[in-house]
Amino acid sequence: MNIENAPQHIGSTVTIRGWLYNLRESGKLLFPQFRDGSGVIQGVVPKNAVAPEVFDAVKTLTQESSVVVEGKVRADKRAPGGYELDVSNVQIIQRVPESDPYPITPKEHGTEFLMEHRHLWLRSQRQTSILRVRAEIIKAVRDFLDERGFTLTDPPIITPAACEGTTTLFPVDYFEEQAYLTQSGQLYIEATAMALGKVYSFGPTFRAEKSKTRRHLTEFWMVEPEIAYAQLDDLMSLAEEFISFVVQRCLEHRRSDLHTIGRDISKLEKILPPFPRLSYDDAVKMLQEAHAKGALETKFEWGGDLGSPDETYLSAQFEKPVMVHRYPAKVKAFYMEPDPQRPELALCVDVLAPEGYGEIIGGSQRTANYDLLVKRIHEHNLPEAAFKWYIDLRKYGSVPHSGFGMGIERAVAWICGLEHVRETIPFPRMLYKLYP
RNA sequence: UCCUCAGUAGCUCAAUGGCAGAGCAUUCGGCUGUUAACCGAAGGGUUGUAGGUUCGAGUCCUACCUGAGGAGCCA
Repeated sequence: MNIENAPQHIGSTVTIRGWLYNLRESGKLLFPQFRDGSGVIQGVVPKNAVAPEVFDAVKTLTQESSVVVEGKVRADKRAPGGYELDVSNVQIIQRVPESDPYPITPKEHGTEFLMEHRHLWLRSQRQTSILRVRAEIIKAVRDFLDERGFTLTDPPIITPAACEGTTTLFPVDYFEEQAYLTQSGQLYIEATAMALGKVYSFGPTFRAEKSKTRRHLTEFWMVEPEIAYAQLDDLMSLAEEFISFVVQRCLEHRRSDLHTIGRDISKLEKILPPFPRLSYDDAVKMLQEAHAKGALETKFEWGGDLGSPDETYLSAQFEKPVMVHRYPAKVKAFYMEPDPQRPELALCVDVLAPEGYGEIIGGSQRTANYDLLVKRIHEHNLPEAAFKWYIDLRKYGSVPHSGFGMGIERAVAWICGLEHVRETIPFPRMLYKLYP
């Protein structure tokens, strides 16, 4: 039996294969708590109701010792979780010695200690709940796109050149050639979108940025849909439906895990289309008014990219994710299509998650015109030769097309209500953090 | 790369420049409904490293190391 299915086994004798989570005792009555990866259940061991060797085995059991337990399931209001196991037999698979006890006790620990023991920290209830929500988010992302006719096309992870030129890359020695770990699959899925129409990539990306904040990992997972013939408005509609679907799926399937994590579920229930759309111009006005009121330290001037405090302020003004669109072209990447009404603006959108979580999606309509794309590559001082194949896409049946990228870890952090992205992935890779 | 803060028992933290302490964990004892159980006892320390000031430094000063938060950049 899996512990999560205990309600279906009331009255029957079951076997649980797991670990000792905690042990409380009250004289000749023991309350071991067992976990098996699906949940935690409290056992009851009265001295006069079991064989003496079973009682002694449980009494001297140490935290995280692996055990196979037999017992009868019973509903009991006094038990945490509402169900109890009347233990009849215990088989100890491996006993953790007292001389070297399990380091993570049920009391508080600091982040440094927990990060050093990440391989063990993962066993805690909060961490297992987060990982289940992460898995649900990934499944929801893929279900949403698969059900709408998108084809998963995997871009390469080892790439010859920068996709965006601005961020730092991890170098790889590729036989005699210099190569890099991918920082985005976007350019490649533009090619597969021209082949298949609606495509997406899902995989790890790598950025050697020296960012030391609660929002950054050097290795993170990204989902990137790319759609031929889609324009910016189509992309924004897709983004709001996509995010809403993922959030509602988590509420449907992982509500108890969100509860364990301590998430305010009422805030997630409001995440339904439509999302507010805010032009860059209007965002600048809001930020300048905030500065005048003293809510922001620095006065934002039109033309710059939004800083982290600016994004935090804007996103905190809305209960739903806010879609900020049409930034000045010169602060954005070379491949973005200019707004035909105002060529100084790019047809792009950033989706800022509420509650101050900041950017979770960045996307744009891509430049479809051959001459303009070549001009932009030169303006950004990028090597034209490296982008020859990419420019080719504008020679053979070029069409308007758009796509966005969503960082999985930032989405998990927001949906779970976490302080830091380091808890959203089993083994986070951060600046100067490579172990375990 | 820059700014701010922190580093004391296995863990979480106290200690006015003047005897290095508590809770949890561990060990031993007690308790038949515990809820991070509780009660009693024991063991456990090169105060991050190196220098300096001082009669005296965990505490003040300098440098370095490690960690945390933030900026820039980004998802």
